[in-house]
Amino acid sequence: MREKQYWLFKSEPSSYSFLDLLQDRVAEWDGVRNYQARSFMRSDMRMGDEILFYHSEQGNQAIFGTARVVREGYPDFTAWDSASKHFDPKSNPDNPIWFMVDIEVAETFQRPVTLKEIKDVPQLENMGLLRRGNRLSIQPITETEFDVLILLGRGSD
DNA sequence: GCCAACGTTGGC
DNA sequence: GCCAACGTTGGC
Repeated sequence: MREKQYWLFKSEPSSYSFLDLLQDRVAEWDGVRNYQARSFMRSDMRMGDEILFYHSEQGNQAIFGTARVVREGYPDFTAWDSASKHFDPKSNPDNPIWFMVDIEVAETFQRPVTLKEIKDVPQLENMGLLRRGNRLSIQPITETEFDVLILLGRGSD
C-alpha cells in the first residue's frame, strides 16, 4: 500500500482563498499551467493525500488550513474552453495537456501560520516554499513538515 | 513599486 | 539545439 503524500498548494487569495474553499467545501483545482505542477496532479496525487493551503498574498503570506485530495488527476477542461482565461489551444479532449484534482477542505487553523514564522522553524528550513525564486504553485512536502505546521496552526505554541 | 528567479517562446 | 527576450510570480 502506497503511503499517503503531503503537498503544499499556493493560492493568491484574490483568485481563490481558503475562505472560498470553506464555503465551497470542494474545489476543482483548475488553471494550473506549469508542467511540473501538472505532473504532480496527473501522476502523483492520490485520494486522501493531505494539503496545506497557503496564501501568497503580499504582506499576508501564511498557511490557513488543510485540505485533502478527493478526486485524482483528470483533464483540466478549462484548457479547451475558449472563454476561459486559462484557455490553451494546444490542449484538447483527445489529447489533454493539463490536469487537475479536486480537493476538499479538511481543517481550519486556529491561527494562520505566517511565512515569517515558518522561516524561524529549523525543521522547516528545507521547504521549497522558502527557496528564493521558487514559484512552483504545488509542491511536495514531508510528513514531518506537515505535522510541524498543523501543530503550529492548532495554536500549540 | 521593484526586481530576482523562473518558465516559455521564437528567431536563428 | 541554443539562447535572448519576454511575461509572470511572488517576496520584499
